[in-house]
Order: sequence, then C-alpha cells, then structure tokens
Amino acid sequence: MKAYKIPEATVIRLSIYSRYLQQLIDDGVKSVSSDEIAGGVGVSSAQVRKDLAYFGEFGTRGVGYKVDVLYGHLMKILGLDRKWPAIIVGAGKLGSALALYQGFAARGFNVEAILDADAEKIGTKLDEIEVEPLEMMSQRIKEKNISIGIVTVPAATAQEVTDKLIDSGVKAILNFSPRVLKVPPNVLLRNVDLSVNLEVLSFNLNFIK
Amino acid sequence: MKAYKIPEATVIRLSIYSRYLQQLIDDGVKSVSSDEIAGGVGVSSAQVRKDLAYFGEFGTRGVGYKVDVLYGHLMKILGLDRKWPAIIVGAGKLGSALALYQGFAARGFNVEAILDADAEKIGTKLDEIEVEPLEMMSQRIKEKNISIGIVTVPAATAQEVTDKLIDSGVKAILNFSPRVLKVPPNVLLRNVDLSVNLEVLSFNLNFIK
DNA sequence: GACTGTGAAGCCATTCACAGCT
DNA sequence: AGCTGTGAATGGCTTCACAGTC
Repeated sequence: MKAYKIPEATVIRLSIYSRYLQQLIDDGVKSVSSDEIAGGVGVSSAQVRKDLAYFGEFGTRGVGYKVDVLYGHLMKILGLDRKWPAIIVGAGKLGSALALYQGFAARGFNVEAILDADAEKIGTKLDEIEVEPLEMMSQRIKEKNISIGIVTVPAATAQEVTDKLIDSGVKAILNFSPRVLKVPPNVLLRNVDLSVNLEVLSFNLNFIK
Repeated sequence: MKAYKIPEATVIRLSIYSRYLQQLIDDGVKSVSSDEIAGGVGVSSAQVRKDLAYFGEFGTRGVGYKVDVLYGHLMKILGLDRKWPAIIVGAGKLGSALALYQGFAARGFNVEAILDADAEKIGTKLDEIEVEPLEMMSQRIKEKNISIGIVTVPAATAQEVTDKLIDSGVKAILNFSPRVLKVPPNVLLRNVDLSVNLEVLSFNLNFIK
C-alpha cells in the first residue's frame, strides 16, 4: 500500500527537516528560510519548498518560516502528534538494541512488547519490558492496540513471524531481516537492510582511488 | 562522491538479487530466468534485465541465467569478492549489536575494532574484540587497513567522530546517528536512519483505515 | 517457444526561473 | 529587497514492446 501521490523521498526529507527544526528550537531560533533548512540538511532550497508545497503554505513570502509553526505542521503531517505503540519480534542482539533505543521513544514509538522463540531468552528483562514467548503476540497486539511490528528474527523465520503479526492485526512492518517479505496490499512494509547499505558502499569504493 | 552512471537503486537491487541467488544455490537450483528472480524479490523482470545490462550480458537468450555464474558476477560487481575490514565507533546498544551481527561477516565485512569514549565500556569484550578508547582510532585504521567506518555514537558527537575517521584515512562512512553529516566529496556516506523509517510508516498509516 | 537484451516511450522527481507577496 | 510558492523545463529511472538468439 502506498499513500497517495506524495513521493517517498519527500516523506523521508520531511522527517529530516523536522529533526533539524527541533534542533533550531533547542537553539532558540525563531525564524528560518528554505535556504537555511536546505543548507542544514544538504538539499536544495527549491526542494525544501516543493516538499512543503505538497501539504500547504506554511511560510511568509519575503520572510521565511516560523520555526515552531513549521515544526508543528511537520509533526502532524508525519503522524507524530500521537503515540505509536510497537512490538519487536526477535530478542537477539539487534532486537534488544532497538528495544532500548532512545531515538524511537523520543519520537513517540513506544516498544510495548518484545517476543522471542528461544526459551532461554524468555523472562529476561530489557529495562522495563520482559521478553515474552511468541504465543503472546496476538494478545499483546490487541490489548496495547499495536499497529507497528518490528521484525528482527533470522531470515529463516522472518516470513512466518510476519504472517503472524499481520494475522494479529498489525498494519505496518519494519523488517530488519535480510529476506524479501510478502505482505498483503493493505499492509505497509519497509526494509532496513543493514548489509545492503554496506554493499552499496563497497560497490562505490571500487570507483575511488 | 558518486559512482559513475549507475543508479543507486540499481546497486541496491543487485545486492538483493545476489542474496536471492545465494538462496537458490543453497537450494541446488542451477538455472534461473529474469522472471523468476523478479518474482523472488518483488520487482519486474524488465527491471532485472535492465539492472544487469549496465554491467554486461550474463544470460542466454531463450534459456536464462546460470545461477552460479550470475552470482559470481554480482559479487564481483558489488566488490564482495574480497574482505572489507571495518571499524565501529560507539559501543552502545546499537554499536555492540552491529559488532556481533553475523550478517556483516557473512558478506565479508569484518569488524576489526570497536571504540568508545566511555571509560566504563573500555576493556569490555564483545565476542572476540575488545572495546578500545577513541585514541586508538588512527592506529587501528592504519594497521588493519580499514576503509569503512560505522558511526553509532549519539548525534552530539557524530560529526566530530566522523571527522576523525576521515582524518585517519577512512573512505566510506555508514552513519546510524540521527544527524546530517558533512563529509568531503571524496568520502562516501550512507545514512541508516532508524527513526526516519518508522516515521515513513507512521505517515502512511494516516492514510489507511 | 522461450527468454534475453535494448531502443523508445512513459512517468516521476528535481531543478529552474520567476511571479507574487511582505 | 527578500523569500515563498509554483508552472515549466529538465533529467533520470522504469516500463513497454520487440528484435535477436538459442
């Protein structure tokens, strides 16, 4: 499922703009131009304006944007004016790291449960939350009203776990496993492929020096 | 720095194709068509053929591709026919998880050193490798001939650490910090922004249901 | 008959350039 | 004068459709 006519690249940049604006707020800056945002995040000022234009007119000609106002609009657009409970499946190194990652909670993504198939891991605590067996998936998703599932299991079980998440009512999957997942068209899927990122670097390293 | 005229999207897909072919090899499959690869990774068969066409003619008309031959070509193209020693800066949850992540080593990315500023962490062991102080950066990069640096420090110190990596001779940076990094044009940079990925999902969740 | 390789067409995102507002 | 908002132009990736080969 894709959301209407907004380019994904635009959504990604909005997220980055919003973080840059957060920084400006912390620094006490009140007003900003598209040119300054552009410089701060490494794109062109026309790009910044075009991205914003998909959603409305947030600035003042001749003046620029009010930092706090623009920030508010972006957070709303990104759906970050609310909490998003999430569940992590796979309490290995990566899953555990993500469960404890402050950056998620800071943006409203609260990890409400973390599950694993391994009996050894079940019952261990990561900060506040306890690793639970896979059987708890459906119950936790329903009681915590979770719509985002984060998959950090090995490739072999990734599809199976994903199917279960979707059966249990999850609407969006963030996949960290190195496996191409099949999901029905009404479920959102994003892949964070750690090795692929390094491989793009190694490909490009061939061309320098 | 960008590598010549190959679209980045193509490089990413080549990496994914190569993993799919690896699977086919494991399954004992000898021959494959662009249509089968396309089905396996979720793109069109024309896309598969176009991507491969940037680098040569690897198939046989009317027949398809020999799995092992194509796999070999892709690994060579991606620069994965060699080892890539890497260094991780930041031994927090995420850095530690990445240091131990089997997927990297499986593709030739060997984490040769992991550094941290925190005196408490220095000396602790992650599997085989020991967390060392930042001061060891230059020495380790030179003696291990490292060209890839992985940044997993908090946003506040990310730029500083990146500058040091580049000073020490690193040619490519994989950035996990939520900060836009400035690097000179002869240094490669890729960002893996964990929150941004969730935010793209939350944006799109607004449009369903 | 099957499937690759590829020029041409189509599509979509980015950049340009300027009108419009303050 | 300064900066936004936007139609038009550009550039680049993807899809189409078919000629070429086995």
